Amino acid sequence: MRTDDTSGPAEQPPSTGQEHELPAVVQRLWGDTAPRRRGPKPALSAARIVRAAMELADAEGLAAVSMARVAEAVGYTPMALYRHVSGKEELLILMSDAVAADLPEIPAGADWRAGLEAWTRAQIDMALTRPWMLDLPLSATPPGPNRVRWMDQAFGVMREVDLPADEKLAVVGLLAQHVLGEARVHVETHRAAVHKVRRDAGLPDDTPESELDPAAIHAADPYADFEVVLGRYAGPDTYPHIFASFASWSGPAVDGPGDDDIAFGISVVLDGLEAYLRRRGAITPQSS
Amino acid sequence: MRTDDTSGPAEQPPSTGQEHELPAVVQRLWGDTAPRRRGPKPALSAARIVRAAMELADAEGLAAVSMARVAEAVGYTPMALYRHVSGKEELLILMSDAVAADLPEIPAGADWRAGLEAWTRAQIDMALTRPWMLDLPLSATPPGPNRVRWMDQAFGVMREVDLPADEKLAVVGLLAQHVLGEARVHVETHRAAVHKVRRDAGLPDDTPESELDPAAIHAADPYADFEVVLGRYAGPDTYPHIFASFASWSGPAVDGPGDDDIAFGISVVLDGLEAYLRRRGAITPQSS
DNA sequence: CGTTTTAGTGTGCGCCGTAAACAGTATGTG
DNA sequence: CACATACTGTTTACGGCGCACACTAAAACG
Repeated sequence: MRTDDTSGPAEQPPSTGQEHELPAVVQRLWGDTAPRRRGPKPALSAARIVRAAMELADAEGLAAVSMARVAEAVGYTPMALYRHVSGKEELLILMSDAVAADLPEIPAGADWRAGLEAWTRAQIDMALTRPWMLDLPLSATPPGPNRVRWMDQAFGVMREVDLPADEKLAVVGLLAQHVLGEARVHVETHRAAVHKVRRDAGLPDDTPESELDPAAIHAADPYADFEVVLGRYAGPDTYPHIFASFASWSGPAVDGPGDDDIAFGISVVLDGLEAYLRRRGAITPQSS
Repeated sequence: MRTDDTSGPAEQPPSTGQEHELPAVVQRLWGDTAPRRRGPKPALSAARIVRAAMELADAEGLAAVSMARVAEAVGYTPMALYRHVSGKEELLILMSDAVAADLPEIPAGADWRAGLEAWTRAQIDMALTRPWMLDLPLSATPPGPNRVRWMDQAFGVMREVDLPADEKLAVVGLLAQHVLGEARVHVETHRAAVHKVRRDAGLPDDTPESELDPAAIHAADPYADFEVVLGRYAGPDTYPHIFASFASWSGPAVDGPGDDDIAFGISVVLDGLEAYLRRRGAITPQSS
């Protein structure tokens, strides 16, 4: 994280045409690379490195993505990576944009609400397919071309919503935020279940999930743990309201929830957004 | 030691003391420690370790919390910590509960909506005060006494909402999820601003924020970066809808947003929840 | 051609989390 | 009382991490 090229005050020589030189990460993100003039042709490339890193993350999780492992995967020395990527942080940033390469298909005739729902679900699905996405420390991540494409798609869905650009941005931001939250809850619940199954089976913590009984994972209920813990350590005097609420509870409803907790969150947020849009006069009253 | 008791339903034999031994982390979380009978009195304690770790995180961020640094802070060898905490993971789990020690005050007369809003805001404020909270890898974290206290408070606020316990749990979960998302956005925006100021000033990346110009940080506008990047690399042909929306945009509204983006998210979610509660007949029509 | 720029390698440093063997101390029990 | 036992904190060491730095080899320019 040293690597700050300039010694002294960061002053760019005002030499060439483009003033203001964007940060190197941003340039790399947008494929803005100066053409090479001398030296051996590069055999490696940032794209290949990123692809290898993603395959590693898919297979073994983000923790397995170390510079050494990635280098091994592409068949080079660890230090070779640094010719194409400024460091691990940049590699992760490139991954976080590359993961958003595929745009979802959204039905052409969808109105704003159906469109945004499809958009949100697609993004949640993507996160569940590549859970390591949620482990990326995405702080201070500049926007890359793929993420912006998703944004553009959302703006397209809201084509007929009469709202200033910055408010549309806030709407998209809120949905994106919900996506991450929802996905995180699911992924973490799943991980907890896997963890528990491993523990119960007495297997080491690095046993890959593929060697575990899927049925057992599915059956591992985090709420049951919660109840056990409360039962052991707490009582109505310590947590009166929780106990009161659960005392008058007849058990889970007959219609199993299944994936519907995702639907719950989305519908609440969209209902809230609809109220907001109506209040702002951004949609016609009969819309949706 | 852990028979694989998958056979048979989860039935609690009404037998003697504790069967079923909860995981050590959970026991430690709830202060369930067997009394010591022999050996020297411990000079260290898990509580002291956790406190030191939190002070370190407050001062220098979660990345500064290493076993060595924490040990140094409490004045012991790194390995001494392992007598009180099973490893770093457990330390982080203890921190994540300890951080929720202080309950917010919620006005007594508040109805469900005002109450939940206060609850949510308090939690967002807490996260902004201790941003490292969001860096905790909270996967598979069992609930601790402090977090459950927050939950109980939320259940208390919803005292008069007529909803089954599991649905109330879903409501609390949705709000908690929103809290994390909202806080994360703010913290990351802030970090990006700090990062940018440091870069522009040519300072090394590990310069503490306290040595930076607060005004410059406040002025660093992430949206401006966004516009610059789009202006440089993209055009109406690549992202038609975004450009269309921003083309017919008159600039930010006069009434500055200030902290109101927090209000936006909360109001949307609460509006959505209100619609949900009404649909379920959980609140009286004139309520709120 | 020599010069210069670049791609990938080899070595090594300082940090990390933690396993294992150990010394010292308080509490059992005879 | 002495001794066994259980417990705390230390020492030492290991493998892994990200990455700085000095190097060799290769391609393109003058």
